[in-house]
Amino acid sequence: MSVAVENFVKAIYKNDNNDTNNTKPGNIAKKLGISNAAATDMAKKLAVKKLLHYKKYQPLQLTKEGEKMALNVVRKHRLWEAFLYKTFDMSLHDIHREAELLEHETSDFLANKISDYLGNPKFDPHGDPIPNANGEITTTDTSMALSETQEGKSYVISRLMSDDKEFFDFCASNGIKYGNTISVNKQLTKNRMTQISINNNSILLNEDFTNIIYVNKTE
Amino acid sequence: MSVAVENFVKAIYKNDNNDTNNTKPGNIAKKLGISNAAATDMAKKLAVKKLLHYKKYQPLQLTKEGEKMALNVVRKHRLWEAFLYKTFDMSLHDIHREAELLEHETSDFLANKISDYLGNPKFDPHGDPIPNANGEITTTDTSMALSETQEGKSYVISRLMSDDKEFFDFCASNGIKYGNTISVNKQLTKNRMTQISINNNSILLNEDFTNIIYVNKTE
DNA sequence: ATTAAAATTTAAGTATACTTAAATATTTTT
DNA sequence: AAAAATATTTAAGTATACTTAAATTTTAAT
Repeated sequence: MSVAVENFVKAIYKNDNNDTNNTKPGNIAKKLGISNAAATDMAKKLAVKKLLHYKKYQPLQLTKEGEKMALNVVRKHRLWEAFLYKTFDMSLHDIHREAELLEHETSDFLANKISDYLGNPKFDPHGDPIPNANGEITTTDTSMALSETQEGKSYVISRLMSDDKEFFDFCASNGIKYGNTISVNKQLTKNRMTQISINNNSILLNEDFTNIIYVNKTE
Repeated sequence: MSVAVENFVKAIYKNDNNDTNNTKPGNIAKKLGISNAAATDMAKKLAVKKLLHYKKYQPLQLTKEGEKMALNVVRKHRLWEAFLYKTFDMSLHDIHREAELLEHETSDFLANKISDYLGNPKFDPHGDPIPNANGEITTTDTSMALSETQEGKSYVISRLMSDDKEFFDFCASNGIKYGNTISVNKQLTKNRMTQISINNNSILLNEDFTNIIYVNKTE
């Protein structure tokens, strides 16, 4: 299947995970940087190919087959990220940018080689789960957004849900990294901001960031 | 530039190296598995883009810019081959097949990372030279085809010029590998065959193989 | 030097993946 | 509940990269 098709089903899969009813043609078009008309067009074509269910004016829903394709692309993306991060010590943003291209030109054979080489990891360097060769995500996610955490408690960063270079640059220069521990000092509910401590530095984060930084309670 | 364009200039570059006057649209079409008409079509378009010189019924000739593009793709191809061979211990045919896809989706940035990681190698696992980041091939080739060698002498295998799975499988199961030493026992000139010894085994090769196995004299 | 064979080119047409503009339906606001 | 705003769909059109079929040119054979 083509790059355009792979990106289309991937976009639906990801938008669906974030927020249901977020998979209308317009949402997907925005994500992919194409016109709404192009998204509707593609949706109709993929419905014929049984990759998704299409009903006028309704959100797009992947079929089993469509989801399988999306998970296969996501698997390759996250394996590449993990591999490039480990092997070449590239930044979170750089690995994302390269994986975005490589994911479409990677055979299942090579994906499995990469996975074996890495010891079949369950998470990529952003903390996103890596589907296995059958497209299954077996790990249960107990993490919460930083915006949902309690004052005075400590948490371990488990996921950085973003594609954005500025965000990753900010994270890199502030020690916000998968596996690191942070303390929540204040939840400024009214202003939707959170004050945290990390590496003895105090940082104030607004909701743009506290909604995409996921953490787990410390044991 | 698109995958089709990259493959087109690469095909001209490679055919030109093998045999001049081997770059007519028909030759390129055959190599790429497209119709002659499609090749002519593409040639005209790329002439407008100043990637090659096109004159009706004449061989296609890359411009400086076209050659630069070809060398950049070749560089990425051979770097991937070297990298996959080393990292995942894949066969000569497998690395070629994967590199054929990855070469088009690899940034210059990543190519340089791979090159550095490998210690900026000058040859890939087939013995093909790897152009540097400026598209230069600095190594001088003193090798000759196995068909040109002298009876009774020993040689070191320096290059396996093929894309063919059957050939690589044959090589793998007979110890014919970049860097290995072979002795030439007999040149059966009349039948265009060569009898060699490798690892204490005697093998008879016909010209299909002796023309694509390149060797260097032993010091 | 003709003729036959082969290759190249031209012409017309197709599929994919888009675009913009207009029409239609849905959602939100008042 | 009607009007306004927004989103979706339809329609028409474009660029890329092909295809087959026919016309033309070149190359090879006699």
